[in-house]
Amino acid sequence: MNKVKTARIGDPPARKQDREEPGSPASEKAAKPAENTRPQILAAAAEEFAAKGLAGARVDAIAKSSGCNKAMLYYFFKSKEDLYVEVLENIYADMRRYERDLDLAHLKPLEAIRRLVEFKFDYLERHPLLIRLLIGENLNDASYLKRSKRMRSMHLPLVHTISKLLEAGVADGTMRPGIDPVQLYISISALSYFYFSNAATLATAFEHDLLSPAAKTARRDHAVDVVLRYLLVAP
Amino acid sequence: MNKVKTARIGDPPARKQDREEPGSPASEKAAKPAENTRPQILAAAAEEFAAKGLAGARVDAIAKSSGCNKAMLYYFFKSKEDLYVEVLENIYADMRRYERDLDLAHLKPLEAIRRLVEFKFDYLERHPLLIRLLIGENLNDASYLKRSKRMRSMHLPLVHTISKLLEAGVADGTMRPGIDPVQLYISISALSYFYFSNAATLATAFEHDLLSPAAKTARRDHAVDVVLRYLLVAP
Amino acid sequence: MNKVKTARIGDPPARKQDREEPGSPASEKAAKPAENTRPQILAAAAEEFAAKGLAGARVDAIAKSSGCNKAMLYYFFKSKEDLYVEVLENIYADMRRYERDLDLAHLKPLEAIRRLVEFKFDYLERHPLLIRLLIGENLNDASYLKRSKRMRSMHLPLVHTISKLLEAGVADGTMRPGIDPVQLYISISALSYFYFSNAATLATAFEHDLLSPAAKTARRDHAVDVVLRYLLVAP
Amino acid sequence: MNKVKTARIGDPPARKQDREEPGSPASEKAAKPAENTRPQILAAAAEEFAAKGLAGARVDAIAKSSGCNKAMLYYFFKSKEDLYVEVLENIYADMRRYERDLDLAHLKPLEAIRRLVEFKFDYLERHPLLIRLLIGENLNDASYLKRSKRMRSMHLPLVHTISKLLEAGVADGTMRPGIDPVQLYISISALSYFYFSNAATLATAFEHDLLSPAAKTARRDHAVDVVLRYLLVAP
DNA sequence: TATGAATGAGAATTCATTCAT
DNA sequence: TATGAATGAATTCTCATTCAT
Repeated sequence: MNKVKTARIGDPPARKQDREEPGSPASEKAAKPAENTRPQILAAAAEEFAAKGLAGARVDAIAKSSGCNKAMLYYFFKSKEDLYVEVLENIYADMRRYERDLDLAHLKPLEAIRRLVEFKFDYLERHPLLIRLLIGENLNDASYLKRSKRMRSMHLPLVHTISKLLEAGVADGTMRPGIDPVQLYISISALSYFYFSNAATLATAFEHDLLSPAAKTARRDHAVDVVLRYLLVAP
Repeated sequence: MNKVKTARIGDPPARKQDREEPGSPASEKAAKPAENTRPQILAAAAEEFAAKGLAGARVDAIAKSSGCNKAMLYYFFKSKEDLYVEVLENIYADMRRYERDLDLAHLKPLEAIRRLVEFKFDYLERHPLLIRLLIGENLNDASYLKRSKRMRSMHLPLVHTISKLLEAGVADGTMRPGIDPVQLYISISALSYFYFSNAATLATAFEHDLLSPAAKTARRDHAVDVVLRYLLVAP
Repeated sequence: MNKVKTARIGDPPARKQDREEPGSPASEKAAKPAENTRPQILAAAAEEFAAKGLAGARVDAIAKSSGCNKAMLYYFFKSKEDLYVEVLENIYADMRRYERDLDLAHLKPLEAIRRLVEFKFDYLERHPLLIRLLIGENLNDASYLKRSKRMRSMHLPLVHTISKLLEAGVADGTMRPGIDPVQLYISISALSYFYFSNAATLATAFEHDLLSPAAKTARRDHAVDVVLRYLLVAP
Repeated sequence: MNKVKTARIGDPPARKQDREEPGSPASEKAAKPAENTRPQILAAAAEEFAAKGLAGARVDAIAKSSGCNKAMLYYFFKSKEDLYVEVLENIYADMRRYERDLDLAHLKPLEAIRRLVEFKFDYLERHPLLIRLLIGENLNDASYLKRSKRMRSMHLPLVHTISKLLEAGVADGTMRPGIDPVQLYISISALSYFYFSNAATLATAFEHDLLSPAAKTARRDHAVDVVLRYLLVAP
């Protein structure tokens, strides 16, 4: 069961620019900055909501770290909750888009699943904000996610892909039949997500640093291993 | 790979009694009112902190639902945070005690691991407060857990047990060698924990109810399956 | 030892204006409401802290009497204590400035000291808030005064002036040598300060009103008399 | 003007005994301790009120430092204020008794006044609680002192003594005529009291320690000097 | 758009006092 | 007398939101 070093994917979160570039082309007395304010607020809000959750986040803190003032925040967003929902939607939509665009069709089934596990791990590793927002949203019983229209049926395309891969794997004799694609998808997520989401509490139990590069590599390999062995035809 | 219906373990959290039971055997003059107040506050606090997290929890709500005065809360506990830590410690210590008392030594290695996975699933299923407190505490970067002296080296005994089981399994020819017990422990936890911790967000993706008895049974079986197949000698 | 009626100095503390003067020259739209709020809070706080001390003062009372919202108080000042310190600093700095600006150099030494005693008495008489804040701060062991950077070496310039006057008095033969300027400064303060600071308890002992104009004049003359006689060449 | 080393007077404040002397005669299950509780509370209360003033004092703190519980405090005293008044009355009455018992009649007038100044200084030095209670009470506008029946006309006997001494001094040619005994009494108090009451704020201005033995001796001598020079026949 | 100031409804915590035993 | 528990009314401070300019 040899490991393939897959290119790690995931777009880095856009970061707020430093304001006040004296010689910038944004001349004529702040003609442009308006265009940046909204994204800056969103970026700052993502950090704050990820760090503290909805209840723990402070509008003041978001305003300050976004480099603008609170009133602007209410100019662009109706309320703290609305801002939260937009942050959530954006980061969630990114993940959806990413999952939808995964091109696994040209790979052999087993290899495709391996890639999927690796991609999942890598994506979560690269998007700590996503993890923390999901932690927070689960504490909220997903009430804001449920409320949003933009994010219906997120995982389904991927589950469909998995179904097809399982069928193909059975067909080419590399995988056992009878595997539930939803359970598999949940397990693939679980094996990576839990590692990052509960890194803090796990760290209190296991002394060694779970987030060192070596530890992460080991975990990634393990996750792949667990999933692939689950699929192989029985011994 | 047949399923064994294991007795589900885990003591339900003691719940606050309604006060003022007129015909109670506690005879005249309410025999020691003080003895109950502290536990009642703890129970109410566990519910509130589990429901809302530390930041979202309201001291007022805890006082009211514990049936006592807000000031009592500060009489027994120094602050909201201290109360939170004590709740966390208690529920965490319960889990530790439970894990420590798991008696797997008399079982065959493979059977022992199966039991362990089942126990883990069952315990989490029976202790939704624990799950939610852990969700919240991971949002807090486990800062309160870290601060507590009472909960050093929680999981380690279990990891040690797993090590022994892996060795025994290799010895009796049922398991493959080279498995990392810490990774295994994390995966066992992940496969069950994630299912409950992220039930809310998963539910937005998959229509069918994840928490129906049938769904839970299916998940439990799946988790056992994933783990045991990971251990078996290679195909 | 004839008495000179010195002009009484000391600027009365600026008092909060009543808000909403309909026909004010501040024309349409209340020309910069913000500019007044902070000073108004400081003025109200000075009254409250002077009346009750730090511990006895009520933030609510300050907010109400300043005519603004309680939250404004925390908008401009970090805490009740910080507000207290700023009040203290302002009133203390006023006194320092006043002492520094006393121009005694052009007077003959004995006359200069007389003026100094009179000025001291008059200043304390005109600044009951100062007295009460000092009473309170001494009850606090001056802990807030010590904490403030703004008020290092307050009295020292005046002590230096006194030294010079004593030297000049010895030189022109009107004063005896060997007088400690610090002791003298403390005594000058004591003779006036105590009269005002302990007026309340003294009044329980001596029936007649200590704060009537006649009583104050008598006390002022007495203080001058005590100090000057202390300086004169021995009988 | 030579200094006489007068014996320093003033009874040390009675201090709370350590509780729980195992082999104490207070056998038969706490038969005696009752006798001590009340004074212990008073002693603890004196410390607390002196340290923090009425508003800043905490009933909890008094109970704890008195070694008993809050309910006892309310058993012996009706309220925090009543306890405060009793503390005040006791310490005030001590001073009154002390002043009344000063035997100056057998001394020559000038010597008697010197003794009086020294006694005053020494008494205040030895009774820091008295000073602090007076500071606090002046912050309260002496409202509790006024309310108390026990402490009418406290200073008057001493003023009467001073009058007699002034008359005698004029008669024997050592003192000038025309001195107001009330002003003199206030000045004698002021010169010592202010030094102790404002030691904290003065210390922020003058670096050197005002409460070192040397500094206190110097101040005491100075106070005597100021008063006596005021009385002597003019140069 | 942008901003500093303003606001009212809460939220945590404190505190003098009383109760039950 | 003595005590631990209980209480309600403050009290300080916070926070999301809005206003005026």
